[in-house]
Amino acid sequence: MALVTKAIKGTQDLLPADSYKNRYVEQAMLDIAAKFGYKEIRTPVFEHTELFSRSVGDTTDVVQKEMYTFDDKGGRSITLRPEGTAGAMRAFLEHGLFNEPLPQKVSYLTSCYRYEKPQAGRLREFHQFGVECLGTAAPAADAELISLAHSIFSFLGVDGLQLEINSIGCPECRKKYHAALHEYFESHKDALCGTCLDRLGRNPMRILDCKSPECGAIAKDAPKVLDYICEDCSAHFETVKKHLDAMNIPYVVNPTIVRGLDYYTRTVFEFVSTQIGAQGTVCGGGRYDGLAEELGGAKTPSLGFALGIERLMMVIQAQGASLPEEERPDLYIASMGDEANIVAAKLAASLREEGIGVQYDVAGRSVKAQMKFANKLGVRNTVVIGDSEIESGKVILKDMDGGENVEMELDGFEDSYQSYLIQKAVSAIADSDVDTGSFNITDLF
RNA sequence: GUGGACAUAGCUCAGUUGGUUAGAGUGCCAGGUUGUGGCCCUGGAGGUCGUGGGUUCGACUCCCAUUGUCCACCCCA
Repeated sequence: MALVTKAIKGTQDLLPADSYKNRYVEQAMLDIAAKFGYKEIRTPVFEHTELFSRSVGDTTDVVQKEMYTFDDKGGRSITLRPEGTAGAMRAFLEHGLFNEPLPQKVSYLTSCYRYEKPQAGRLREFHQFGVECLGTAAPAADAELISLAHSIFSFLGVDGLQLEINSIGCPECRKKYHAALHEYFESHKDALCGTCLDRLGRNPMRILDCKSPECGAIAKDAPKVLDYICEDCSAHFETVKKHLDAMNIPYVVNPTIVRGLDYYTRTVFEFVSTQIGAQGTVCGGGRYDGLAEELGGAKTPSLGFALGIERLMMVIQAQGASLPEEERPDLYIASMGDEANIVAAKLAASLREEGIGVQYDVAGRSVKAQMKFANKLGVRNTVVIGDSEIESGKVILKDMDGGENVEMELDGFEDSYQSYLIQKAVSAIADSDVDTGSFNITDLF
């Protein structure tokens, strides 16, 4: 078929066969974050361009070449959000949430847009789950934030992610470090690759994780950030690590991790996978103590992380981590004949009001075709209604998984069917091996 | 933005040194006697061979361009 258009480059459709998985994962993340005190915030997909150029940083790749920016009909420069932190911070400042008890903890699930060349784990429209903890400078908050991400991964059964942490210091210590780095690499200028020569001017820290062996060799002896951060930053980092140790969260200190967004200060971290290709960072974040002021607000030390939904789903897929099965419809009502068709519709309507998932024939097919269809839907039970059932007032409830069939009165079928479901559920619980020894209280909720 | 690989039914793929009506499996729809799923059998629908040029008597096959996909660089979630 020659379609008029297809989905835009770098965008994806999430089809019915898969959407329930995302829904489950997303709901789990919001729920876990809620237990840490995070409440959902929703901000617009687009913002004034200035918000991002100020917060993410004018010189970053994201702002310089990856933003979807356009003028609206009123002549305003608008940008589709490339990340979630800026909007959350803007809303926090604009609505005076700093007058609420601090820290304010917010979570969000959003689509983000970056004009990049698509590859594995990199899309032009992608989705992030993010949290921001606004208004605390204490290192305990850094560790708690990291532990939230850790909890999410372990709840979802994702393992094999490596947590890498680093401190890039405050603006003062970073300035000193940049100067030292610059001086060091300047003296090895001749041996650096082309991209690193470019990086030398813009962001010398980037040279540290260059893939070329020559640059890597030079970088090995380069000054280390952790030797340059001030006493306060260093003490902060030490406390963060102590908290992580106490919570049994494994990590490695990776002095080369650098966030590419300007607003980061002090603690930065990534959860990295080696199973999903070159774009292995599933979750990245850190502290951004200067962002509020950069946007014209009062000093509000804060921190947060963003987690790439598509990348997380890739890891789950790669590991074969088990997610719950999709919920099956309860009942399919097959019918034949004008009168029975109407009875089926009526019955479905009242069962649905009771919260039961019911489907019936809306395609005018034969009973056999309806049964086949019901089978493909994966329904638990079917019932066939025709002239003889209407005449006799009795129907046979068929268990599609091979269980016993049950005869029921057509009159009052709704009630009989409900008690049938309850009975089944009760005996299923009775038959199951519930290990009361390792009973988990959270199973109750 | 740079580089590499690829592009044939909804999906996964065949298609022989360019040769006449382009195939399979799977999925979809319908049948296999009167009203009942899964297995099996039969039939049907579905492709301007990504698009546009070129070479040739003739192109799915060769050449060029273009678009898209995948992968990597870069960057990031």
